[in-house]
Amino acid sequence: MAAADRKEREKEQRKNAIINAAEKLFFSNGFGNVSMEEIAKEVELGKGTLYLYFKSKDSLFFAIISRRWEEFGETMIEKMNHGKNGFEKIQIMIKWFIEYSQKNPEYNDMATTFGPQLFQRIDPEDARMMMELSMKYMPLVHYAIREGIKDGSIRNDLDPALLGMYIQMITFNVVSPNPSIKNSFAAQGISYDTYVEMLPKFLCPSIARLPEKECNSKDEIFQR
Amino acid sequence: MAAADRKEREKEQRKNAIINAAEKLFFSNGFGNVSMEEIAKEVELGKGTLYLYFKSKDSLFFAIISRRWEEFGETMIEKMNHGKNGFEKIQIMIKWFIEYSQKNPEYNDMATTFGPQLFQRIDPEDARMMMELSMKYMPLVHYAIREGIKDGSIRNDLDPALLGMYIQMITFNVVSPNPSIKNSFAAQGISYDTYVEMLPKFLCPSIARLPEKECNSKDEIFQR
DNA sequence: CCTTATAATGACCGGTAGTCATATGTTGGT
DNA sequence: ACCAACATATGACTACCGGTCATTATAAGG
Repeated sequence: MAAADRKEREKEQRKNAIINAAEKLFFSNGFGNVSMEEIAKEVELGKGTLYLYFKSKDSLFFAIISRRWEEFGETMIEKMNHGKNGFEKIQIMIKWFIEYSQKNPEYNDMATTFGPQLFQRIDPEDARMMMELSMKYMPLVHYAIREGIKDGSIRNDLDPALLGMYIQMITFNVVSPNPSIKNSFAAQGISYDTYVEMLPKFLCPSIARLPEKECNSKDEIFQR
Repeated sequence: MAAADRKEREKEQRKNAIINAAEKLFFSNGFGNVSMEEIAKEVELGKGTLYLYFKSKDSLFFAIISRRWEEFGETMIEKMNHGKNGFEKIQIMIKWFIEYSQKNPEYNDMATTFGPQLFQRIDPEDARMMMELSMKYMPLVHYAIREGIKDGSIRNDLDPALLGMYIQMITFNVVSPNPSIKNSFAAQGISYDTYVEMLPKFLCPSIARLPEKECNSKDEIFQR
Protein backbone atom coordinates (compact mmCIF):
# COMPACT_ATOMS: atom_id res chain seq x y z
CA MET A 1 0.00 0.00 0.00
CA ALA A 2 2.18 2.82 -1.19
CA ALA A 3 -0.86 5.05 -1.31
CA ALA A 4 -1.33 4.94 2.44
CA ASP A 5 2.30 5.88 2.96
CA ARG A 6 2.04 8.78 0.61
CA LYS A 7 -1.08 9.97 2.42
CA GLU A 8 0.74 9.74 5.67
CA ARG A 9 3.60 11.82 4.30
CA GLU A 10 1.25 14.37 2.83
CA LYS A 11 -0.53 14.69 6.12
CA GLU A 12 2.75 15.31 7.88
CA GLN A 13 3.67 17.93 5.31
CA ARG A 14 0.36 19.73 5.72
CA LYS A 15 0.84 19.72 9.45
CA ASN A 16 4.26 21.25 9.05
CA ALA A 17 3.01 23.80 6.58
CA ILE A 18 0.41 24.88 9.12
CA ILE A 19 3.00 25.13 11.87
CA ASN A 20 5.22 27.20 9.59
CA ALA A 21 2.41 29.60 8.79
CA ALA A 22 1.36 29.93 12.41
CA GLU A 23 4.94 30.46 13.54
CA LYS A 24 5.50 33.18 10.99
CA LEU A 25 2.35 35.03 12.00
CA PHE A 26 2.75 34.54 15.74
CA PHE A 27 6.31 35.81 15.57
CA SER A 28 5.46 38.95 13.69
CA ASN A 29 2.11 39.83 15.26
CA GLY A 30 2.04 38.00 18.59
CA PHE A 31 0.00 34.93 19.48
CA GLY A 32 -2.87 37.01 20.79
CA ASN A 33 -3.20 39.13 17.67
CA VAL A 34 -3.40 36.32 15.14
CA SER A 35 -6.71 34.66 14.38
CA MET A 36 -7.20 31.12 13.13
CA GLU A 37 -8.73 32.66 10.00
CA GLU A 38 -5.51 34.45 9.24
CA ILE A 39 -3.42 31.33 9.72
CA ALA A 40 -5.79 29.42 7.45
CA LYS A 41 -5.46 32.10 4.81
CA GLU A 42 -1.66 31.98 5.08
CA VAL A 43 -1.58 28.24 4.33
CA GLU A 44 -4.42 28.58 1.83
CA LEU A 45 -6.84 26.37 3.72
CA GLY A 46 -10.23 26.84 5.28
CA LYS A 47 -10.39 27.60 8.98
CA GLY A 48 -12.17 24.35 9.73
CA THR A 49 -9.36 22.40 8.11
CA LEU A 50 -6.89 23.57 10.73
CA TYR A 51 -8.96 21.76 13.32
CA LEU A 52 -8.44 18.48 11.45
CA TYR A 53 -4.74 18.80 12.20
CA PHE A 54 -4.70 20.61 15.53
CA LYS A 55 -7.14 20.44 18.36
CA SER A 56 -6.96 24.12 19.21
CA LYS A 57 -5.03 27.31 18.75
CA ASP A 58 -3.18 26.49 21.95
CA SER A 59 -2.11 23.14 20.50
CA LEU A 60 -0.64 24.97 17.56
CA PHE A 61 1.42 27.01 19.98
CA PHE A 62 2.75 23.89 21.65
CA ALA A 63 3.54 22.31 18.29
CA ILE A 64 5.74 25.31 17.55
CA ILE A 65 7.37 25.18 20.97
CA SER A 66 8.07 21.48 20.82
CA ARG A 67 9.67 21.71 17.39
CA ARG A 68 11.95 24.39 18.79
CA TRP A 69 12.79 22.47 21.95
CA GLU A 70 13.76 19.49 19.88
CA GLU A 71 16.02 21.58 17.69
CA PHE A 72 17.52 23.30 20.69
CA GLY A 73 18.00 20.07 22.60
CA GLU A 74 19.64 18.10 19.82
CA THR A 75 22.23 20.79 19.26
CA MET A 76 22.76 21.03 23.00
CA ILE A 77 23.65 17.35 23.11
CA GLU A 78 26.28 17.79 20.45
CA LYS A 79 27.76 20.89 22.01
CA MET A 80 27.90 19.60 25.56
CA ASN A 81 29.95 16.61 24.48
CA HIS A 82 32.87 18.94 23.90
CA GLY A 83 33.02 20.01 27.54
CA LYS A 84 36.03 18.57 29.32
CA ASN A 85 34.43 18.44 32.76
CA GLY A 86 31.03 18.93 34.34
CA PHE A 87 31.46 22.63 34.90
CA GLU A 88 32.49 23.24 31.32
CA LYS A 89 29.46 21.35 30.08
CA ILE A 90 27.19 23.57 32.12
CA GLN A 91 28.99 26.61 30.81
CA ILE A 92 28.46 25.37 27.29
CA MET A 93 24.79 24.89 27.98
CA ILE A 94 24.44 28.43 29.27
CA LYS A 95 26.32 29.77 26.27
CA TRP A 96 24.05 27.85 23.95
CA PHE A 97 20.98 29.27 25.69
CA ILE A 98 22.34 32.75 25.17
CA GLU A 99 23.31 32.13 21.58
CA TYR A 100 19.98 30.57 20.70
CA SER A 101 17.97 33.36 22.24
CA GLN A 102 20.02 35.97 20.42
CA LYS A 103 19.52 34.17 17.13
CA ASN A 104 15.78 33.70 17.66
CA PRO A 105 14.51 36.75 19.49
CA GLU A 106 10.98 36.46 18.12
CA TYR A 107 10.63 32.90 19.28
CA ASN A 108 11.86 33.87 22.69
CA ASP A 109 9.51 36.78 22.97
CA MET A 110 6.55 34.68 22.01
CA ALA A 111 7.44 31.92 24.43
CA THR A 112 7.96 34.21 27.42
CA THR A 113 5.02 36.43 26.72
CA PHE A 114 2.39 33.76 26.10
CA GLY A 115 3.97 30.63 27.53
CA PRO A 116 2.92 31.16 31.14
CA GLN A 117 -0.76 31.52 30.36
CA LEU A 118 -0.83 28.71 27.83
CA PHE A 119 1.11 26.30 30.00
CA GLN A 120 -1.33 26.99 32.78
CA ARG A 121 -4.35 25.88 30.75
CA ILE A 122 -2.50 23.22 28.74
CA ASP A 123 -4.60 20.19 27.87
CA PRO A 124 -3.46 16.75 29.06
CA GLU A 125 -2.33 15.55 25.65
CA ASP A 126 -0.09 18.53 24.97
CA ALA A 127 1.13 18.36 28.55
CA ARG A 128 2.28 14.79 27.96
CA MET A 129 4.06 15.81 24.78
CA MET A 130 5.91 18.66 26.49
CA MET A 131 6.74 16.49 29.47
CA GLU A 132 8.28 13.82 27.26
CA LEU A 133 10.41 16.43 25.59
CA SER A 134 11.75 17.79 28.83
CA MET A 135 12.35 14.27 30.12
CA LYS A 136 14.47 13.73 27.03
CA TYR A 137 16.85 16.60 27.65
CA MET A 138 16.85 17.17 31.40
CA PRO A 139 19.07 14.15 32.12
CA LEU A 140 21.85 15.82 30.12
CA VAL A 141 22.04 18.57 32.69
CA HIS A 142 21.93 16.13 35.57
CA TYR A 143 24.74 14.04 34.15
CA ALA A 144 26.87 17.12 33.63
CA ILE A 145 26.28 18.28 37.18
CA ARG A 146 26.99 14.88 38.66
CA GLU A 147 30.12 14.67 36.56
CA GLY A 148 31.14 18.10 37.81
CA ILE A 149 30.60 17.07 41.40
CA LYS A 150 32.74 13.98 40.90
CA ASP A 151 35.55 15.80 39.13
CA GLY A 152 35.50 18.61 41.65
CA SER A 153 34.48 21.39 39.27
CA ILE A 154 30.97 21.91 40.66
CA ARG A 155 29.86 22.55 44.23
CA ASN A 156 28.77 19.42 46.02
CA ASP A 157 26.52 20.80 48.73
CA LEU A 158 23.29 20.88 46.72
CA ASP A 159 21.09 18.21 45.18
CA PRO A 160 22.11 17.99 41.50
CA ALA A 161 18.49 18.11 40.34
CA LEU A 162 17.89 21.25 42.38
CA LEU A 163 21.05 22.91 41.13
CA GLY A 164 20.06 22.02 37.59
CA MET A 165 16.66 23.62 37.98
CA TYR A 166 18.09 26.85 39.37
CA ILE A 167 20.61 27.08 36.55
CA GLN A 168 18.08 26.44 33.85
CA MET A 169 15.44 28.69 35.32
CA ILE A 170 17.87 31.56 35.76
CA THR A 171 19.49 31.19 32.38
CA PHE A 172 16.15 30.97 30.69
CA ASN A 173 14.80 34.03 32.45
CA VAL A 174 17.87 36.07 31.73
CA VAL A 175 17.96 35.32 28.03
CA SER A 176 14.24 35.85 27.67
CA PRO A 177 13.06 38.24 30.37
CA ASN A 178 9.39 38.96 31.09
CA PRO A 179 8.04 42.11 29.60
CA SER A 180 7.80 43.51 33.13
CA ILE A 181 11.53 43.04 33.68
CA LYS A 182 12.29 44.30 30.22
CA ASN A 183 10.50 47.53 31.04
CA SER A 184 12.81 48.25 33.91
CA PHE A 185 16.05 47.94 31.96
CA ALA A 186 15.78 51.50 30.77
CA ALA A 187 14.92 52.81 34.23
CA GLN A 188 17.98 51.03 35.63
CA GLY A 189 20.32 52.26 32.95
CA ILE A 190 21.25 48.70 32.02
CA SER A 191 21.32 47.31 28.52
CA TYR A 192 19.82 43.96 27.76
CA ASP A 193 23.09 42.85 26.19
CA THR A 194 25.06 43.59 29.34
CA TYR A 195 22.46 41.80 31.39
CA VAL A 196 22.86 38.70 29.25
CA GLU A 197 26.60 38.81 28.87
CA MET A 198 27.39 39.34 32.54
CA LEU A 199 25.25 36.41 33.63
CA PRO A 200 28.10 33.90 33.69
CA LYS A 201 30.23 36.19 35.79
CA PHE A 202 27.38 36.71 38.21
CA LEU A 203 26.29 33.10 38.38
CA CYS A 204 29.58 31.27 38.36
CA PRO A 205 30.28 31.47 42.11
CA SER A 206 26.98 29.74 42.82
CA ILE A 207 27.83 26.83 40.55
CA ALA A 208 31.55 26.23 40.73
CA ARG A 209 33.25 24.55 43.62
CA LEU A 210 36.35 26.64 43.33
CA PRO A 211 37.03 29.71 45.44
CA GLU A 212 36.20 33.07 44.04
CA LYS A 213 39.28 34.09 42.16
CA GLU A 214 39.67 30.82 40.31
CA CYS A 215 36.05 30.99 39.43
CA ASN A 216 36.59 34.36 37.87
CA SER A 217 39.37 33.02 35.70
CA LYS A 218 37.32 30.00 34.85
CA ASP A 219 34.52 32.03 33.41
CA GLU A 220 36.82 33.42 30.78
CA ILE A 221 35.47 30.68 28.60
CA PHE A 222 32.36 32.85 28.37
CA GLN A 223 34.17 35.76 26.83
CA ARG A 224 34.41 35.59 23.10
CA MET B 1 -18.64 72.39 49.50
CA ALA B 2 -18.61 69.32 51.68
CA ALA B 3 -20.68 67.55 49.08
CA ALA B 4 -17.87 67.56 46.55
CA ASP B 5 -15.50 66.01 49.08
CA ARG B 6 -17.99 63.32 49.94
CA LYS B 7 -18.43 62.55 46.26
CA GLU B 8 -14.70 62.25 45.87
CA ARG B 9 -14.55 59.83 48.78
CA GLU B 10 -17.43 57.81 47.46
CA LYS B 11 -15.78 57.57 44.09
CA GLU B 12 -12.61 56.25 45.68
CA GLN B 13 -14.62 53.73 47.66
CA ARG B 14 -16.40 52.48 44.55
CA LYS B 15 -13.08 52.14 42.82
CA ASN B 16 -11.76 50.07 45.68
CA ALA B 17 -14.88 47.95 45.81
CA ILE B 18 -14.41 47.14 42.14
CA ILE B 19 -10.78 46.24 42.65
CA ASN B 20 -11.75 44.01 45.55
CA ALA B 21 -14.35 42.19 43.50
CA ALA B 22 -12.02 41.77 40.54
CA GLU B 23 -9.22 40.53 42.75
CA LYS B 24 -11.43 37.98 44.39
CA LEU B 25 -12.66 36.61 41.07
CA PHE B 26 -9.29 36.75 39.32
CA PHE B 27 -7.68 34.89 42.19
CA SER B 28 -10.20 32.09 42.25
CA ASN B 29 -10.92 31.70 38.53
CA GLY B 30 -7.93 33.23 36.77
CA PHE B 31 -7.85 36.54 34.91
CA GLY B 32 -8.70 34.88 31.61
CA ASN B 33 -11.78 33.11 32.92
CA VAL B 34 -13.48 36.11 34.47
CA SER B 35 -15.66 38.39 32.37
CA MET B 36 -16.37 42.02 33.04
CA GLU B 37 -20.02 41.03 33.43
CA GLU B 38 -19.16 38.77 36.33
CA ILE B 39 -17.10 41.43 38.03
CA ALA B 40 -19.95 43.90 37.60
CA LYS B 41 -22.35 41.41 39.11
CA GLU B 42 -20.02 40.85 42.07
CA VAL B 43 -19.98 44.57 42.93
CA GLU B 44 -23.66 44.91 42.01
CA LEU B 45 -23.10 47.34 39.18
CA GLY B 46 -23.77 47.35 35.48
CA LYS B 47 -20.95 46.37 33.17
CA GLY B 48 -20.81 49.81 31.61
CA THR B 49 -20.26 51.36 35.02
CA LEU B 50 -16.95 49.59 35.43
CA TYR B 51 -15.68 51.56 32.46
CA LEU B 52 -16.41 54.81 34.26
CA TYR B 53 -13.79 53.79 36.81
CA PHE B 54 -11.32 51.74 34.76
CA LYS B 55 -10.32 52.13 31.16
CA SER B 56 -10.13 48.41 30.46
CA LYS B 57 -9.98 44.96 31.97
CA ASP B 58 -6.19 45.17 31.74
CA SER B 59 -6.23 48.38 33.76
CA LEU B 60 -8.12 46.57 36.45
CA PHE B 61 -5.34 44.01 36.54
CA PHE B 62 -2.72 46.71 36.97
CA ALA B 63 -4.76 48.39 39.68
CA ILE B 64 -4.63 45.12 41.60
CA ILE B 65 -0.92 44.68 40.98
CA SER B 66 -0.04 48.21 41.98
CA ARG B 67 -1.99 47.99 45.23
CA ARG B 68 -0.02 44.84 46.04
CA TRP B 69 3.34 46.30 45.08
CA GLU B 70 2.70 49.23 47.34
CA GLU B 71 1.83 46.98 50.24
CA PHE B 72 4.83 44.78 49.55
CA GLY B 73 7.20 47.69 49.14
CA GLU B 74 6.17 49.59 52.26
CA THR B 75 6.74 46.56 54.43
CA MET B 76 10.04 45.92 52.68
CA ILE B 77 11.25 49.37 53.67
CA GLU B 78 10.48 48.71 57.32
CA LYS B 79 12.05 45.28 57.31
CA MET B 80 15.23 46.21 55.50
CA ASN B 81 16.03 48.88 58.05
CA HIS B 82 16.77 46.14 60.53
CA GLY B 83 19.67 44.76 58.46
CA LYS B 84 23.05 45.51 59.96
CA ASN B 85 24.95 45.60 56.68
CA GLY B 86 24.24 45.56 52.98
CA PHE B 87 24.30 41.82 52.67
CA GLU B 88 21.86 41.36 55.53
CA LYS B 89 19.49 43.84 53.97
CA ILE B 90 19.51 41.88 50.74
CA GLN B 91 18.92 38.69 52.69
CA ILE B 92 15.98 40.30 54.41
CA MET B 93 14.56 41.36 51.08
CA ILE B 94 14.81 37.82 49.74
CA LYS B 95 13.20 36.44 52.88
CA TRP B 96 10.35 38.92 52.56
CA PHE B 97 9.82 37.91 48.93
CA ILE B 98 9.57 34.30 50.02
CA GLU B 99 7.30 35.06 52.92
CA TYR B 100 4.97 37.23 50.89
CA SER B 101 4.65 34.71 48.12
CA GLN B 102 3.87 31.95 50.57
CA LYS B 103 1.22 34.09 52.22
CA ASN B 104 -0.35 35.15 48.92
CA PRO B 105 -0.09 32.21 46.56
CA GLU B 106 -3.12 33.22 44.48
CA TYR B 107 -1.79 36.69 43.88
CA ASN B 108 1.52 35.26 42.82
CA ASP B 109 -0.06 32.78 40.48
CA MET B 110 -2.13 35.43 38.82
CA ALA B 111 0.79 37.79 38.41
CA THR B 112 3.15 35.21 36.91
CA THR B 113 0.56 33.60 34.70
CA PHE B 114 -0.97 36.70 33.18
CA GLY B 115 1.62 39.37 33.91
CA PRO B 116 3.87 38.73 30.94
CA GLN B 117 1.12 39.09 28.37
CA LEU B 118 -0.49 42.07 30.03
CA PHE B 119 2.76 43.91 30.59
CA GLN B 120 3.54 43.41 26.94
CA ARG B 121 0.42 45.22 25.77
CA ILE B 122 0.25 47.66 28.66
CA ASP B 123 -1.10 51.08 27.76
CA PRO B 124 1.04 54.16 28.33
CA GLU B 125 -0.89 55.42 31.33
CA ASP B 126 -0.68 52.17 33.25
CA ALA B 127 2.94 51.82 32.20
CA ARG B 128 3.69 55.16 33.81
CA MET B 129 1.91 54.12 36.99
CA MET B 130 3.87 50.87 37.22
CA MET B 131 7.12 52.59 36.38
CA GLU B 132 6.62 55.13 39.15
CA LEU B 133 6.02 52.34 41.60
CA SER B 134 9.18 50.50 40.70
CA MET B 135 11.15 53.74 40.76
CA LYS B 136 9.90 54.15 44.31
CA TYR B 137 11.25 50.86 45.61
CA MET B 138 14.19 49.98 43.37
CA PRO B 139 16.54 52.49 45.03
CA LEU B 140 16.19 50.56 48.28
CA VAL B 141 17.91 47.61 46.71
CA HIS B 142 20.60 49.77 45.16
CA TYR B 143 21.39 51.46 48.45
CA ALA B 144 21.63 48.12 50.19
CA ILE B 145 23.98 46.77 47.56
CA ARG B 146 26.15 49.86 47.57
CA GLU B 147 26.25 49.71 51.35
CA GLY B 148 27.26 46.04 51.13
CA ILE B 149 30.03 46.84 48.70
CA LYS B 150 31.35 49.54 51.01
CA ASP B 151 31.18 47.44 54.16
CA GLY B 152 32.71 44.46 52.39
CA SER B 153 29.75 42.12 52.70
CA ILE B 154 28.82 42.10 49.01
CA ARG B 155 30.99 41.37 45.98
CA ASN B 156 32.37 44.47 44.35
CA ASP B 157 33.09 43.23 40.83
CA LEU B 158 29.63 43.91 39.39
CA ASP B 159 27.62 47.02 38.73
CA PRO B 160 25.23 47.40 41.71
CA ALA B 161 22.25 47.99 39.45
CA LEU B 162 23.02 44.85 37.51
CA LEU B 163 23.49 42.78 40.64
CA GLY B 164 20.20 44.14 41.94
CA MET B 165 18.35 43.12 38.83
CA TYR B 166 19.74 39.61 38.92
CA ILE B 167 18.81 39.17 42.54
CA GLN B 168 15.31 40.48 42.12
CA MET B 169 14.64 38.58 38.93
CA ILE B 170 15.88 35.32 40.39
CA THR B 171 14.09 35.69 43.68
CA PHE B 172 10.89 36.64 41.98
CA ASN B 173 11.05 33.72 39.58
CA VAL B 174 11.84 31.26 42.33
CA VAL B 175 9.02 32.29 44.58
CA SER B 176 6.55 32.45 41.73
CA PRO B 177 7.67 30.09 38.99
CA ASN B 178 6.09 29.95 35.55
CA PRO B 179 3.57 27.23 35.03
CA SER B 180 6.06 25.56 32.68
CA ILE B 181 8.67 25.34 35.42
CA LYS B 182 6.07 24.28 37.92
CA ASN B 183 5.17 21.36 35.70
CA SER B 184 8.67 19.98 35.87
CA PHE B 185 8.95 19.90 39.65
CA ALA B 186 7.21 16.55 39.80
CA ALA B 187 9.32 15.12 36.99
CA GLN B 188 12.46 16.21 38.82
CA GLY B 189 11.40 14.85 42.16
CA ILE B 190 11.79 18.26 43.75
CA SER B 191 9.22 19.93 45.97
CA TYR B 192 8.36 23.55 45.50
CA ASP B 193 9.10 24.19 49.16
CA THR B 194 12.62 22.84 48.86
CA TYR B 195 13.14 24.88 45.73
CA VAL B 196 12.16 28.03 47.56
CA GLU B 197 13.93 27.32 50.81
CA MET B 198 17.25 26.34 49.29
CA LEU B 199 17.42 29.49 47.19
CA PRO B 200 19.52 31.45 49.68
CA LYS B 201 22.02 28.65 49.98
CA PHE B 202 22.29 28.42 46.23
CA LEU B 203 22.44 32.13 45.55
CA CYS B 204 24.59 33.36 48.41
CA PRO B 205 27.98 32.73 46.78
CA SER B 206 27.00 34.91 43.85
CA ILE B 207 26.12 37.82 46.10
CA ALA B 208 28.48 37.78 49.06
CA ARG B 209 32.05 38.86 48.90
CA LEU B 210 33.19 36.33 51.44
CA PRO B 211 34.79 33.02 50.49
CA GLU B 212 32.63 29.99 50.30
CA LYS B 213 32.64 28.66 53.82
CA GLU B 214 31.91 31.96 55.49
CA CYS B 215 29.18 32.49 53.06
CA ASN B 216 27.61 29.24 54.12
CA SER B 217 27.63 30.30 57.72
CA LYS B 218 26.30 33.69 56.81
CA ASP B 219 23.21 32.32 55.22
CA GLU B 220 22.16 30.74 58.45
CA ILE B 221 20.06 33.81 58.88
CA PHE B 222 17.78 32.21 56.35
CA GLN B 223 17.10 29.15 58.42
CA ARG B 224 14.22 29.50 60.77
C1' DC C 1 -40.03 72.13 42.50
C1' DC C 2 -37.83 72.21 38.41
C1' DT C 3 -33.55 72.49 35.68
C1' DT C 4 -29.19 70.83 34.93
C1' DA C 5 -25.25 67.99 35.65
C1' DT C 6 -23.63 63.63 36.98
C1' DA C 7 -23.78 58.60 37.39
C1' DA C 8 -25.47 54.20 35.91
C1' DT C 9 -27.15 51.00 32.67
C1' DG C 10 -27.63 47.12 29.38
C1' DA C 11 -28.64 46.54 24.45
C1' DC C 12 -25.58 46.49 20.95
C1' DC C 13 -21.18 46.03 17.95
C1' DG C 14 -17.16 43.86 16.16
C1' DG C 15 -14.32 40.16 16.52
C1' DT C 16 -12.84 35.36 17.71
C1' DA C 17 -12.32 30.22 18.88
C1' DG C 18 -14.37 26.30 17.83
C1' DT C 19 -18.32 23.24 15.50
C1' DC C 20 -20.85 20.92 12.03
C1' DA C 21 -23.73 20.00 8.07
C1' DT C 22 -22.48 19.96 3.51
C1' DA C 23 -19.54 19.43 -0.45
C1' DT C 24 -15.59 17.74 -2.75
C1' DG C 25 -12.23 14.70 -3.91
C1' DT C 26 -9.97 9.68 -3.60
C1' DT C 27 -9.70 4.91 -3.37
C1' DG C 28 -10.46 0.25 -4.35
C1' DG C 29 -13.48 -3.20 -5.81
C1' DT C 30 -16.35 -4.90 -9.75
C1' DA D 1 -15.51 2.75 -16.71
C1' DC D 2 -18.40 3.16 -12.79
C1' DC D 3 -19.82 3.33 -8.20
C1' DA D 4 -20.09 3.05 -3.33
C1' DA D 5 -17.53 4.22 0.86
C1' DC D 6 -14.32 6.77 2.91
C1' DA D 7 -11.37 10.66 3.84
C1' DT D 8 -10.70 15.48 3.44
C1' DA D 9 -12.01 20.27 3.09
C1' DT D 10 -15.04 24.15 3.87
C1' DG D 11 -17.25 28.42 5.63
C1' DA D 12 -21.67 29.65 7.68
C1' DC D 13 -22.92 29.43 12.28
C1' DT D 14 -22.83 29.59 17.54
C1' DA D 15 -21.51 31.27 21.86
C1' DC D 16 -19.03 34.47 24.20
C1' DC D 17 -16.55 38.63 25.46
C1' DG D 18 -14.48 43.37 25.75
C1' DG D 19 -15.80 47.76 24.97
C1' DT D 20 -19.26 51.62 23.44
C1' DC D 21 -23.09 54.65 23.64
C1' DA D 22 -27.80 56.29 23.53
C1' DT D 23 -30.91 56.28 27.11
C1' DT D 24 -32.48 56.41 31.86
C1' DA D 25 -32.11 57.29 36.80
C1' DT D 26 -30.27 60.01 40.45
C1' DA D 27 -28.53 64.02 42.81
C1' DA D 28 -27.53 69.05 43.27
C1' DG D 29 -28.60 73.54 43.53
C1' DG D 30 -31.09 77.65 42.62
